[in-house]
Amino acid sequence: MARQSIEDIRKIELIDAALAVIAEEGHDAATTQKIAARAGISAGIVHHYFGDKVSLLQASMRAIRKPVARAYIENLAAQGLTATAGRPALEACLEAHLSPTILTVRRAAAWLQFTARVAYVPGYARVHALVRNRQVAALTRAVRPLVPHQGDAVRMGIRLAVALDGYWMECATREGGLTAKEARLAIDALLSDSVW
Amino acid sequence: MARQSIEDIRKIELIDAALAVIAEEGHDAATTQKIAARAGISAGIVHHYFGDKVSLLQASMRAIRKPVARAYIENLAAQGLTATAGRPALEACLEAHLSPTILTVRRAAAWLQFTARVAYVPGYARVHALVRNRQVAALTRAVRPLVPHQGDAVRMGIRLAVALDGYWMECATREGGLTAKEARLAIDALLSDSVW
DNA sequence: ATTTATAGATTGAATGATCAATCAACTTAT
DNA sequence: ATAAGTTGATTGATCATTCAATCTATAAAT
Repeated sequence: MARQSIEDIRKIELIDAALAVIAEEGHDAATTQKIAARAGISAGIVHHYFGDKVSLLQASMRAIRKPVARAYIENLAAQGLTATAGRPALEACLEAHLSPTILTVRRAAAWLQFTARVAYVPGYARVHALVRNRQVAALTRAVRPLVPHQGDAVRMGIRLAVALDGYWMECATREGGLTAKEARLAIDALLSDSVW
Repeated sequence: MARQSIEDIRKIELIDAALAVIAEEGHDAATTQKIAARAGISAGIVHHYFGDKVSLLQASMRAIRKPVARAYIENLAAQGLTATAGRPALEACLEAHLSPTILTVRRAAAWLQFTARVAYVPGYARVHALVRNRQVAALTRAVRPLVPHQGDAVRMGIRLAVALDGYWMECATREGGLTAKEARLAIDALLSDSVW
């Protein structure tokens, strides 16, 4: 690992603090003052390194989803897979979204804060669209060999993405009310071939 | 219909204006000034009739869900049903949540604004919990005769509620990207008996 | 080795804008 | 004449952002 510059360290500290404050008190309460205080530094630093508040929060959005992408890759590697199509790849992708180490209340709560503002903050919309497109693409690719018609793959990819979003939101609003196992069962039902 | 008092009229005007502003510009931008201006009245009226801002917005939350409950009842009546259990009742409930006249971008967008703040605004949490409990109860009741074991009914009720929430959120964040028909297909897949 | 120069890092007060809520004054209807 | 409805200025608080000033670390120069 390359030595981190002060700038990299401060940015990470601010991102961590931003996510903590947003998850605990909500996006509305996440002022630059509060975020900086949480990170143990002055409020001016936010603008020194990020320029403005939205840029910090865009970086925070990416930080939320990074572990999902990493888990997907790790899950593939753990199975010795190189292919990103087929059942095992789909399994790896779903697990990356629902594993209890990834889908935490904190992460889900913070992500919901941003998702709700996508229609009103262009900066959030850009990051959200990027994440969503990659997610649907991965699911569609994985599912393609499993469905009879080409068009079905995209529809199923979106369907799975919506279901995953639903469980992320559920996790954010009802702590402990739902197990990862039940989420997996519900999503497996979606994959039931009775509807093709 | 009983004659409406001025108070009732003003309250409805403010609720409509609040939902319009929230859906169009987001909850953060929905100031009392802006809401009152949208309703064509003074800002002071909000506090005269609702006491504070949160109370107005709680009433707005209930107004969002009212048409869903009404549609459910109407759908039951249209089929000449009195029973709220079984396939036809389930059909009536799902349709009430997904019909294009009910699930509009505007309604879904406003609902998402409130849902995202449930963990941080106690007043919102109360209304949200009430709505959610009724929703899960209706789904569970409808599904009970269709599942082999008692416990499965509640699990399936929650599963359906999560799926419906997912499609409401999808509707709020991706206009036109998803048809009601596709949503119904996905939810029908959830009901596939292959998983019981 | 010590001093000096320079750039980067950090602070916190100041600015200007915005907000919910209050309230005294005014208008309308009964 | 009384009550209900309505207004909009005011208050006190909070916010993102700016900025001048201070601090720190590294490297060049002596």
